Amino acid sequence: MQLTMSGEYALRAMLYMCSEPHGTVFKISDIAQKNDIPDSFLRKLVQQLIRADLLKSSQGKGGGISLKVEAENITPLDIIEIVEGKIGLNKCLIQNGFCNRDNYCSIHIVWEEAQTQLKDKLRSKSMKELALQNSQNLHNVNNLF
Amino acid sequence: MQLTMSGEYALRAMLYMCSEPHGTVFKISDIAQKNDIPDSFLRKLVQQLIRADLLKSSQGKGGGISLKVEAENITPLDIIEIVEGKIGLNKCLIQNGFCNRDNYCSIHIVWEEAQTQLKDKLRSKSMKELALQNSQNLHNVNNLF
DNA sequence: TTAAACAGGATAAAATTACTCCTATTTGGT
DNA sequence: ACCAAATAGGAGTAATTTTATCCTGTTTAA
Repeated sequence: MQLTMSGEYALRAMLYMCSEPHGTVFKISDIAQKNDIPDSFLRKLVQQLIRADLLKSSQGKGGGISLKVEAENITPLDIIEIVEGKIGLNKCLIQNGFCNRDNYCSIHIVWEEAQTQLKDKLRSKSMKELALQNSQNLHNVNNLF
Repeated sequence: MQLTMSGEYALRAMLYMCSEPHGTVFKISDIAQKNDIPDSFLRKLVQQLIRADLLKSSQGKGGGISLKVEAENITPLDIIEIVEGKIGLNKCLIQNGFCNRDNYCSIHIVWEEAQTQLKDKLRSKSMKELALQNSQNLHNVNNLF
């Protein structure tokens, strides 16, 4: 019942990219280094984010990756579901027929509500908002010393 | 980001026990059979529930297991956390120092809120309530035919 | 032509999950 | 005393998932 490293890394990378103006081009190795993400692992995650049309890339010298969608229109939920698959708190919520109790199971409903609530929370703020808040927090922390 | 079979099985078993009057003694093999749970696996889960003082057991012929705590005072969250460990949606919420961004990370807060909300939902109904609702649902389903 | 960048497939190591098995130990009944 | 029925608990194992790494392309600017 926990975010995997894929989700963690993807969020870090995307938050980093969403902190810069739209259109900025990043090198994967740079993002990896600045966010403590294994380089080759991040490449795989980036591939998924590109296939999902959240990022775009250009190859060759001077190439790199950049946001395809505006940061205002990306949520943590989007990112997580791309690299980890759709959120499903309980198997019976995604695998139809997993459990023959679906019809009457009172716990099923609890999971359904919990999941709706979780997904709502994870899309309640855009990556842009989160990136802005992040730099503001960072600014405050630095000014303490 | 999903309940494991341990959690699933433990919930099934407990819901089954909470449907009967307090004090009822059950055989593990019976619970396993009636709820599609591998017998030897359930034994391990029961051991954990006993150590956590949710169940008690008596050995020997005529022995078995029974609720130690009243079903009104047990929540799904209790059960899940016993067999799966404390819920931690993100590593940084349980492993202090996992990520050096804690101070300022805006996503950390999202996870914190999401987790609080999830835990609240998972303890919003007692196993007694859920068991009652279950038998009522079952009754309705049967009466359709 | 070369060096810098991403693309993608295969594979491997580590961790976790989902079990099983075997040997106690306890207890009621004969 | 003995047996059968029940849980106790440790060890081990198979399957799956996670967390990567590596290697061989392909693209492109200079």
